[in-house]
Amino acid sequence: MSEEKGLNFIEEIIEADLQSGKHTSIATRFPPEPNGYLHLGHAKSICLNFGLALKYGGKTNLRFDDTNPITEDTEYVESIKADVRWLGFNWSEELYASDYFEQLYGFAEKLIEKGLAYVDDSTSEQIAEEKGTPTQAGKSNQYRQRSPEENLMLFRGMRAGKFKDHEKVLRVKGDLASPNMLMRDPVIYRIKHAHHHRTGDAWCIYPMYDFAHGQSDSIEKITHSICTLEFVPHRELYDWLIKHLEIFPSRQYEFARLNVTYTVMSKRKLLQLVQEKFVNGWDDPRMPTISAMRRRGFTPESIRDFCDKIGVARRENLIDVGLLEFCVREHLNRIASRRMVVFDPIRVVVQNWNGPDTEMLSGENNPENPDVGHRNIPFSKEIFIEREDFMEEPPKKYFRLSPGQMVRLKHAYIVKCTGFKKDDAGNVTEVHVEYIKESRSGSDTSGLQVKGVIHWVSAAHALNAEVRLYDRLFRVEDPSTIEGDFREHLNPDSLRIQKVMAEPSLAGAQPGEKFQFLRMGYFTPDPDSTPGSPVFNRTVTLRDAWAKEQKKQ
RNA sequence: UGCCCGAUGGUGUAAUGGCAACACAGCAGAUUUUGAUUCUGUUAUUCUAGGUUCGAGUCCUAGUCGGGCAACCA
Repeated sequence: MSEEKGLNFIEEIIEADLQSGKHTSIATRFPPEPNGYLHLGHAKSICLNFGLALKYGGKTNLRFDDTNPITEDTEYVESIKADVRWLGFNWSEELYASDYFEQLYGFAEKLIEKGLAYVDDSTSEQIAEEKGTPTQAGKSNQYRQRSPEENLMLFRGMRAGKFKDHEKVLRVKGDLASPNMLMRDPVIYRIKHAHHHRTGDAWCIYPMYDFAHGQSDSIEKITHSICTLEFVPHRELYDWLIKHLEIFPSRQYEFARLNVTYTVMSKRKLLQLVQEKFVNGWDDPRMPTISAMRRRGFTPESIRDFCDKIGVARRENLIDVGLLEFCVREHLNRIASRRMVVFDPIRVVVQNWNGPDTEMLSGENNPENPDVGHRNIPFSKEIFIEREDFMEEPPKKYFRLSPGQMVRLKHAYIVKCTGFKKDDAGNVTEVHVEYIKESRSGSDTSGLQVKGVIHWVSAAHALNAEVRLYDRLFRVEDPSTIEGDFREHLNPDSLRIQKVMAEPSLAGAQPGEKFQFLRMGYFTPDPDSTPGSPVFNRTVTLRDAWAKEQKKQ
C-alpha cells in the first residue's frame, strides 16, 4: 500500500549497506535519557528506529542514556517503557548506559595509555576560556602535557573518590585549533558525588554523553545510530573515538526533529510547564507527551500513521497540527461508538406525545461498522436539545429548528416546531414541537424530507456528566521561535470544563473506550471519572463545515 | 563574520540526469437520518546567478536566506 512512497534517506542508506554486504542485518536503538516523559518528537524517533528494524528484519534495543545521576529517575524509566509499549513496539533488549560504566572506564584508561586523554585541573570557566571561539583557536594549558602514567594515577584517584566535584575532569587530547568546537579537547568524565538511580553510590565519576553514547552503540553492535540534527557536529568525535578505541564501527545518521504548530517539543520547556503548574502534570491532555495523548484519547495507530505521513528528512520542519488531527479522526471514525450528549441544553416538549412514558429506540453504534451493533436509547415527552440547534430567527441555510420548521431527532422522529417560551431577559427557555408519528427511524412512512438532523437526550433519563474541552496549548504557531518568554503565549482557553447531559448508555464508560458524541467530537473517559459521574476528555472535534460557512459571513 | 547542515505548492514529503507527484490544508460540487464520514473536481511548487549536459529540482561554483556549533546536559 505505502509502496508507492519513495524511501527516506535512511532507508536508502540501509538498503545500500545491505546490498553491498556491509551489513547482513541491521540494529538500531532508541536511547532516551530518563529525565522526562516521552513526547510526540520521541514518537517520531521510536517509529523510525523500531520501524526500520521491523522493515529490514533487524532488532532495536531500548537503551536508557543514564549518565547524569542528578536529573535522572526510575519514575521516568517506567513511564518511558510504558509509552514505547503502548505505541506498539517491542524492544529486543532493555539496556542502560550505566550497565557499561566499568567497560567505559576501561575505554578511558585505554585512551589515557595511548596518550589521547588527560586529566585537567582547570575550572570549567578556565576550560571554556581556553577553548577559544568558533573563529579563534583554543589554547593549551599546563595539564595537557601530563604523562600517561600521571594521568592514569590521577584518573584512578578520581574514581577512588579522592577529589571533590569539579576538581578535575578527564579530557580527550584532540585538536585545539579544530573548526569543530567539539574536537577541542572535550570533557569525557566528570566527578559527581551523586546517587545514581541504578548504580547507587558505586561511582563518583560519570562519563559524558560523547563518551557513553557512541561506545554503547558500539558495544551493542548498533549498525545505524539515528539521532537528531543537533548532533551533527558530534559525529566527528563519535567516529574519532570509535577509531582510537578500535571498537565496532557504529555509524551515526541525523534527521530533523519534529516540530508541531501551537505546541512546544522540548523536555526542558515541558518540565517547566509541569513544575510551574501551567498544566496539571506530564499527562495533562493538553501536553504533547505520549502519556497525555493517551489520556486525551489518541490511539497508537493514529500516532504511528502521523509519524509515517510526516516523513523523515534533514530539513527543519513545522508540521501543521491539523495533520495530527486528521490522522486521529480517520482512525476514531472507524472505531468510536456513537453516542448522543447535549452540551448546552434547552428543554423541548413534544406537545402531541401520546406514546408510552418511555419509548426505547435503537441507534447504531457505528455507521462505518455494522458489526458493532446497536444500543437502546430512551425517548420521552420531554427532551433536551442543543441550545444552538434552535433559532427564533434563523439565518439562511440554517437546517435546524426554528418556528414552523422541521428537523429529525436522530434515531427518533421528525418534529415540527410549534412554539417556544422566553424568560424576561429574552432567553429561550422551552421549545414546543409536535412529532410526526409515522416518521420513526427505521420505519418511516411519512414521506417527509428534512435537511436537518440533530442529537438529543431524554430529560427524564439524562445522565449528568462532565466534559473537558481542550484547545491548542499556545496561541502562536511557533512558540519556541517567537520573541520573549514562551510562557507568555500560552492559550488561556486551552481547557474548558462543562457539565453536560448524556444518554444513559454512557453510564458505564471505561477509560480507554472511544466515543464519538454525535456532531460534537471524539471523546474518551478520563480516569477522574467516578461511578455515576463520568468525565470525558475531548480528543478532537469533528470537522465542522457549518462553522466554516458561518465564519465566511 | 570561522566551520557544519539545509532550501521543491500554504504545510510536509517524493521524484536517485529524462513528463515535478502524493498527503494535509484551501476552494467548488455530489451523497448523507451526524452540516460527520464518503465521493468527484480544482487552485497552488523546484531560493538567486552562472556553469556542465542533447537534457538539471537533481551534478559543479558563487551568492542569498534559514538553522546549528564556544554545558563538568543529552
